[in-house]
Amino acid sequence: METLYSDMDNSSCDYSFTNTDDEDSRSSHTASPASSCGKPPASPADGLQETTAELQQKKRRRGRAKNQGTVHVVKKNRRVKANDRERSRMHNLNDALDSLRSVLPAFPDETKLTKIETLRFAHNYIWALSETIRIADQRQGTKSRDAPLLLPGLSCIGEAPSPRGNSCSWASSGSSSSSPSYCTSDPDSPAAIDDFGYLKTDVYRYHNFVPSIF
DNA sequence: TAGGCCATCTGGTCCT
DNA sequence: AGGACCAGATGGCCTA
Repeated sequence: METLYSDMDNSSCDYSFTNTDDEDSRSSHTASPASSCGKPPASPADGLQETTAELQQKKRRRGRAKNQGTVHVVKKNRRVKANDRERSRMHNLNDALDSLRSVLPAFPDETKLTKIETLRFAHNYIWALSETIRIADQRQGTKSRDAPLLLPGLSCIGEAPSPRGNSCSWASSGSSSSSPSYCTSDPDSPAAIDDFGYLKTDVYRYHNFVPSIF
């Protein structure tokens, strides 16, 4: 017979801060969540010396808090374990996204790309690199090898992807933002190429590197 | 204060 | 049966 429960026991206790009522959900972000895990609560002094890892963990403890009323007929342990797996799965996914961000060129304002921006940017960055290779191959048949391989306006293209933090000379309009307006041209579309076989300068602007691909 | 982004929980479905 | 994956729901944080 399946057990009935209305609360989580935090047996996993790593990042979870499931609560039994709204009051707990309100206080969970101010009180040390670790206290519910049997760990000593952080002192105010400790709070001043929070490590980045702790801050990251605290940040990860956000989220769905109201558990009351969602009394489900499931096996408690199975659910807790499933939550732990799901949490770590999402952490792995986020780590992979961070790795992807780290190999994408950095922008002057160091604005962290959102998840969707990261995916779109990566998609177009790969496309731009592919175009660079393609154009270089075309030139190889007609011109000397001394011809610059770098596409105009994007000095990082043609080199190994530089880690974020290494500044790249983007032909940026300086209007990068966390919510860029996307260009309408699809990366697969040759419309982005001008008559001379060069990618139009605007293509290299940040906004245009994060076009809608959906 | 509204909207965007995010983390987490949750139940369903698919796969091994 | 149990784990992986997915999408919806929920609520916190941040910014314009």
